[in-house]
Amino acid sequence: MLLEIYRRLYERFGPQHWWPAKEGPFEVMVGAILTQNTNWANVSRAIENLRASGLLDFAALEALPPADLAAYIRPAGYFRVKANRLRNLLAMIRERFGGDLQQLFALEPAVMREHLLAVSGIGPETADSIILYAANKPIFVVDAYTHRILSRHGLIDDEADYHVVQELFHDHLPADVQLYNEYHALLVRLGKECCKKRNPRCQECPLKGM
DNA sequence: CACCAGGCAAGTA
DNA sequence: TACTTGCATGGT
Repeated sequence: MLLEIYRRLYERFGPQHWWPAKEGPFEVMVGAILTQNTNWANVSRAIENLRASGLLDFAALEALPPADLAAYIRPAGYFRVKANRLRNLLAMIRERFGGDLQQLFALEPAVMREHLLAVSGIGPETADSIILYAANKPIFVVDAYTHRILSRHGLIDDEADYHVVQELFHDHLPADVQLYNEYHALLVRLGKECCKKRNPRCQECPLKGM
């Protein structure tokens, strides 16, 4: 079932090229926090601000005063909150891994997840986004779109929590990074394009009849 | 004008 | 434990 859904989404929308990571995993990790409850166009502006000043780099970002960081990421919204969250993450990586991102990314996904969740400002979705899109480990990312699409099509209960939904994917799909990457991106695409909040019955839904 | 966007933590009872 | 509220910009 889940593979069939993927097949239909891919056929309809094609590859989504999520997080090509111009600047590498560090940029992806930053983006994962900036995109919390925010559209990507705004996040993209914030990231370009950082890039333009050569701040997409662990040491450079760490050395930046919090108020300055907030100013750079302003377009992403919640900028004071997110500046703190980014700093919390950098502090964890500094304290636990000597500031070496690769040490964090080399851990088993479950262990990496615990370290990330211990950071104030990183919840399940942000942690999993970092693990999948920055560290390239097969963890499925569940977001608001995933939840809405699956519940609307009767595959999960409306109140199903994050872990239950994630297990559904882990149990019924091969643990493949590229598959998880593309699948999550396709679900977001479907949610924007068709399975919207105010559009309970999309006529041209690629999942029609499932 | 209202509503939405690739959440999360802190406050309240 | 179970709700509610704050955080904020920019597009539709």
